[in-house]
Amino acid sequence: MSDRYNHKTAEKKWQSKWIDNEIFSSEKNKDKKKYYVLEMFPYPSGKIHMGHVRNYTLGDVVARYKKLKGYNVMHPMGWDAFGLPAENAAITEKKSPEEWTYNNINIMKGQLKSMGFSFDWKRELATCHPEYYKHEQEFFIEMFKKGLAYKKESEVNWDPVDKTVLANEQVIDGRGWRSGAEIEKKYLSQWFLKTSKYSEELLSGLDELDEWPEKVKTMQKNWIGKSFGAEIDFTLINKDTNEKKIKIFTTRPDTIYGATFIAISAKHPLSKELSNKNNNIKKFISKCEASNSEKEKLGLNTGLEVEHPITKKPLPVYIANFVLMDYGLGAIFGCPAHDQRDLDFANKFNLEVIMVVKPDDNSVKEINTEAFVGSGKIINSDFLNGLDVERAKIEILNFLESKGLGSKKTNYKLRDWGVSRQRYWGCPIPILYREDGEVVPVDESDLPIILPKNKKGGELITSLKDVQEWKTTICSQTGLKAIRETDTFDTFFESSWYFLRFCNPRLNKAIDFDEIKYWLPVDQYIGGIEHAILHLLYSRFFTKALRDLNYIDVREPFRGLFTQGMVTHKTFRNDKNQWIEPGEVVAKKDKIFDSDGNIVFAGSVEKMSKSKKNVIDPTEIIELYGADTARWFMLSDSPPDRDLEWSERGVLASYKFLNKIWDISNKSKVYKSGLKNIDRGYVDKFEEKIHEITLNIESFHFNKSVAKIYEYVNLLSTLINEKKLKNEDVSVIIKNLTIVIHPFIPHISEEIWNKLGFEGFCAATSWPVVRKSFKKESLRMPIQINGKTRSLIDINANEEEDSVLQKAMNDPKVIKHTENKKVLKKIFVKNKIVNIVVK
RNA sequence: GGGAGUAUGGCGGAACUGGUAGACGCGCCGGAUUCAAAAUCCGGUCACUUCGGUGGUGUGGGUUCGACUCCCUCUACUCCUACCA
Repeated sequence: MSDRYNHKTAEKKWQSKWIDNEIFSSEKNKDKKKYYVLEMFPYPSGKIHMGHVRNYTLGDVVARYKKLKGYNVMHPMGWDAFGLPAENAAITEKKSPEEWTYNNINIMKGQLKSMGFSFDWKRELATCHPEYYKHEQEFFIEMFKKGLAYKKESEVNWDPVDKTVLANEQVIDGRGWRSGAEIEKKYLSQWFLKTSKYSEELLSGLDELDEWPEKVKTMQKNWIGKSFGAEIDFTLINKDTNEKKIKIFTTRPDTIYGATFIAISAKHPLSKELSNKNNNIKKFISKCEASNSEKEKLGLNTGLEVEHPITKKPLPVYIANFVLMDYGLGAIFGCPAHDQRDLDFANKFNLEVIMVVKPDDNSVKEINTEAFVGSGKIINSDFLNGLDVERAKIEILNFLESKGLGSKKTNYKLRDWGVSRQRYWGCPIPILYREDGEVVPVDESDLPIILPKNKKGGELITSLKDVQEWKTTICSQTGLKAIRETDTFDTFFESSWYFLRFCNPRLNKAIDFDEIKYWLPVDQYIGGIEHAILHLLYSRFFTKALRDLNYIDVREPFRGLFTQGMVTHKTFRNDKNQWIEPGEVVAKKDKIFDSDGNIVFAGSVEKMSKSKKNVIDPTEIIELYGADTARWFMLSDSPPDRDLEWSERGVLASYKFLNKIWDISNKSKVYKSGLKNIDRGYVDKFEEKIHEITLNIESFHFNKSVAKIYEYVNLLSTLINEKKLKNEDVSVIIKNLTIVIHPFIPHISEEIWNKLGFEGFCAATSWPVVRKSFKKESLRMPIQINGKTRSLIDINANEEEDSVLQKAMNDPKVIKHTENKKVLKKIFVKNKIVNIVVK
């Protein structure tokens, strides 16, 4: 009897052998079919969590499988290394963000290696490295020159106690996370990228992404938010303002006869103009800007009036907090009868409500507190009367355009991307503020602009603003004095092009055009659904922008996208309602207790999180059971796109299965068949299973592949015990098994491969080739009576209707259910089913 | 408020374009092995049943020879998004 499988030695051994033999380095040969597998790179927080393990295990199955299928595979890994936690750690742990980050990278790299992922570590990159971020400074300058980057006033979260700008995630319930002070809105001039210029292309491009989940495409579609409507001018009656008219945007021009007021945003130019003349208005505007209770409708009558463009009736002009400056034109006409917000507003300020759409079923006769937003026929609207809503929209638009009162307009919700962050640990924005007042990009020959390092023992840098010697400089073009931009990029900037950089991460230029032409698009991108909108949209935008700057020739970065579910675990609480770690929980009889013997209650299943104390550390699992066990568990049972509940029992089951495979591979060496009559059909059964395993890998149903592998092993085990296979067949069956388990549990597979004396590496062999259709000579056909299965009969494959029906009607069970009844109909579907309808 | 999704045994989940519902795994029950246990192996496991059957995929209905699958209704849960005119 051979010894037990030792995961500790085997896993370490194969991990280093794969690296030493460069098994996972992609080939230079550009004639070979490529496959680019990418998982979303991690933030180097210090240790990997189960979410990473799941994400990278899924990617590793794809990468190893595609390699076995003969593709030239690229499977890189890197670090999304700029970001806030490093700055927080700098304060709490007194380490510089740089030191902290690189130290974490080191630790996590070791953890990832211990999982045996097939990453090509030679392509590793960290976005906080100047050799990475210097290139995005160049991109930014090119974008600036092309008019894709610009500056405008924008709101930030200001912590008045810490005197710092906070990121959105640092604001909890309107208060600063550290100081607890109430956060104020403050306006700063910040950098933006013109994502809105690409709204239409980002939207229409979704149509070609047929390997993306519909869910994600819908989310992006809603985010881009295309809507059709009209811009209509309302002329001011009082002429003493600079603005002579108010232009509004609406998607319901058909309701224009129901307009009873105009509302403009507090940030509308007219509001600003008025606030300079009128103190009340000024006060009201600051009230709007300060208020966080956003549901309450605030409004102020400006005293101005506009003329209704058709009826010429005067309408009051309000400043209202619910009108957004960022969307449309920052001004609307209020039609209270057919818009709930307008109605709430009108009721509060006693404005007129005119119903102009009547539902066809007359279910709504008057409007009180509920606006009617459905479809119907237009009323009270002169020449529009009697038309349905859609028709009326067209008629009124034609009318307004012919009179020069308005025009058709397509609008998008998508806004420009604000990339400025008032932080230290990020990529410096390469802009100079010159003493002559000019704002100019840094000359490209002066790049990179490197972050100033924290000096040992010196004060920690928390903002570039404080580093005098860094920010004061000379403009190399003019010799004038200048101050550097002290904001850094949003970290989504780095992750928007790392998939391009992987194609040649050490190149001195930003982009290797030819390598990218070969490798892009990413064939399979895998990550969490939480990035469905921002990261994926920014990456798509970046790809299009870089294409327009002639860096690359790629339209869409990610051909296939897969979003995996979360890793969850049961939670526990004690009678004081405190969370208890699962490791501390002990079951006694039907009750559970903590380690001190206090009673514990099982809570709901939740995403693993520190605050709920239901986190399982992957490194402990690897230590105890090995990486393969963790991988196998991750892939069993739960479909990859659904949540996976971590369970100790499941882990043990995986562990058991590995040992079973080990044992069966040992048996094969001593297997001797004594049987003379060997059924060759058994071999077919194994090939059929391989075929199913393959299909399920291709369609990302790894849980089903796992189930089929169990069936394969169970069948093999049974036939070996019953000595029903030929010796040479057993050898092939086990060889194939070793290969098909390889993408899932590569270490044990490689160990078995080696032990059985097969050539080279299992990781580098080829996937078994099997027939795609399996002809059966006979099959068991269900016979239904009135749609209920009553009997099963054996028939030949492709047996014709007459003969099958004859067999069916002679079947005792069928006779029993049909005698004394009238046969109305016989349904026959070849090789599938017979259904006899009786009465 | 808007949008998307999910619902199948004690549990996780299978069921290809409508054709034997519950594959596979966990758990549980019984047995073998053992001085005993662990491990391992074998058998059973949707419910009810008068052992002939009957019912059963969140609810109620429809289409069909036949529905987990298609259509409509309602319910519950999850996620995203939100004053987007």
